[in-house]
Amino acid sequence: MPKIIDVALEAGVSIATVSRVLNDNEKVSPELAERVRAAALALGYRPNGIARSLRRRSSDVIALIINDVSNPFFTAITRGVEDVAQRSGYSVLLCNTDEDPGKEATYLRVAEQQQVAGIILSPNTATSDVSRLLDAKLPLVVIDRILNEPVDSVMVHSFDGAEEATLHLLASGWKRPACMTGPSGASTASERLQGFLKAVRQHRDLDELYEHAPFTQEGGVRAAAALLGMPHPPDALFVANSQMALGVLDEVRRRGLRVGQDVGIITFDDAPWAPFISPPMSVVAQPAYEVGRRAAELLMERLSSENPLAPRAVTLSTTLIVRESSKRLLAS
Amino acid sequence: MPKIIDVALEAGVSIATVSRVLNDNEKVSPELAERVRAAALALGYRPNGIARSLRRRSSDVIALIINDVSNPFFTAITRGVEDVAQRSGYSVLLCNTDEDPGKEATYLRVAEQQQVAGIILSPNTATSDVSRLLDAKLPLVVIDRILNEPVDSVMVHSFDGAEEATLHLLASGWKRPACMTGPSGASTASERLQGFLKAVRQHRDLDELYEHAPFTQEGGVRAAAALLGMPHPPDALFVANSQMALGVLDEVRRRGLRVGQDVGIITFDDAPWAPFISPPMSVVAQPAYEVGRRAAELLMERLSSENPLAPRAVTLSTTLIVRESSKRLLAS
DNA sequence: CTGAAAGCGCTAACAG
DNA sequence: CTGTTAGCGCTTTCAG
Repeated sequence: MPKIIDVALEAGVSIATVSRVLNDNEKVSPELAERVRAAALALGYRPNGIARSLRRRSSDVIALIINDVSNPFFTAITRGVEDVAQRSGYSVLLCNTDEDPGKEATYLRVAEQQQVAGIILSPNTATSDVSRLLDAKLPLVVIDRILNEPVDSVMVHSFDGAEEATLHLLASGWKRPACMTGPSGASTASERLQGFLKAVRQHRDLDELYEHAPFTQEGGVRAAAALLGMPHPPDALFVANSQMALGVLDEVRRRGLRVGQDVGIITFDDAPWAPFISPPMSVVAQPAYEVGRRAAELLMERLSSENPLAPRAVTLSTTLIVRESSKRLLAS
Repeated sequence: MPKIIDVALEAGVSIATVSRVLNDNEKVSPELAERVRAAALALGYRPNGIARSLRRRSSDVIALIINDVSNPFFTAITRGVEDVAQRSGYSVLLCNTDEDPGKEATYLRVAEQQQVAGIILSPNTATSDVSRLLDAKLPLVVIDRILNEPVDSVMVHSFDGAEEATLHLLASGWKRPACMTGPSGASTASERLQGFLKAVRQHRDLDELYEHAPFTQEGGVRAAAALLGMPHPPDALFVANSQMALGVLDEVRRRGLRVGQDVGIITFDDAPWAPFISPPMSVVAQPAYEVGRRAAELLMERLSSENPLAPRAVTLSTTLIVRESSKRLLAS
């Protein structure tokens, strides 16, 4: 691999000049610049990003740390982040924590050590440790889940979406709704539960039925099994994410229940498959792409601003999309 | 941020000793080691990975470059890669090219410049340019799609899977199958088409119906519209990936066609939603997790071996999973 | 406008 | 076993 000195020799200039034309920030005479460019091309020179980062103490790479790559919600966020990052000349490195605090810590460390320019993080829990990043003044924006630190954030109104969904279930004629939500450490899980409970409490004589489980398909079957196996089971389910919903469908089918007749279902997140299952799934859609886009924009602003900005918080709204699974068909 | 010299001062030793205990490769007296560890802890010292990489000329990070994060096939691969990489102490940086050759080139460059230890790449086309990586002797393993270079690879028998699926369609009583496949530059797309054609040619008087389109939901609707809009349309569809299948479902529904009666469908990739749509989707399952696992294993071997290894190629088999969408119900 | 030189923080010979 | 020292490849003062 040719290094900067090789280019300098080839072009008959100093390495400082090569560096200048390659970063085109300072004034270099056109002819010298041309010679340098020709030399670089001829040698197939590529700047060593590591050396550059070491010297500059930062790179043009940002890290996006998410909880689950296989969740369409997060992949949509990823697209949003990538689109704006790319436009600003940044590459995004995606890190998947798999809801594992250990992996989260590892990736946070890797990101710090690799001197990324900034981080967009979907924290495992509100107490995930980002103190080192804060100490290092590393630009950070938190998404999806609340973090107990004063940092930029872009969230979604989970509480309102959950309340709306539950009210919709009740308005559709279901009499005994239950909530299946994620692990209690995740703010999204608890907000969705609280929104559900608020709706339930607006009606008299309703039991407060709910179950916590991992935000996965497997978590969905477990929670559904627990709820549907009760002596007096619910007749409608508000599910906190689309992966769990797939598990619920599995369990519901295993028990021979018919969605729309024996049980009503509505879930958070408008997955690509939602319109195609039987019956089509009613959902609370989150503006996932937008979450990613806004987060990346906040980060870019922070990266290009000299003075420290005060933390900003943006919260987006959900959209209720009623399809069939939440409607109540009277059995014939 | 404290640096190695700070730790050395605090512990009253030289920076070399600090480096040694932190990398615990050489012999250091237990008491000194203990003093160093204590000092590092007290100062909250974190090694600067960039400086280390610059010096070592390599890092403990590998890059996984895939075509589409929102495709469950690739996310399953990702899990496989992560599991084995983590076990060997490597972090994996995921890069999403979105089927865009420009993004692919960018990420290849970033990976090279960031001095990743190795790369697992799902190339856009067989002619993606990896010459720089080869020149730099950067360990590379290619997955999913063929690349015209002698490198490690782990592939899936797309051809056989496609033939088997098509034969199944024919055996189920469908009379006029068509193939919807990806862009012709992708080897998976052409292999699946060829497998389909081989099956078709085993029967007399069958037209060779097929359509190329992007490997996306949108691509699926376009190809389905083209095929189903023909004067003499096909009565069965072999779809080359699960994202396209969602688009097909959309278009089929729009035309008021009933899957299983008016049209039979089978698709590559066993997406999580496949069992839950209506009717349940028959698929050719790919061992995606395994692809990732094997690829990472090949890479790890190459990373830990001094001498250059000859390129190895592993090819895994698909599994036909017959559900309902491919069965032919005679209209009542 | 251009070059010389000083490091960025760390590892790896090489001595002792 | 431990310390000294020379860079890894690049950017950035500081002179000229």
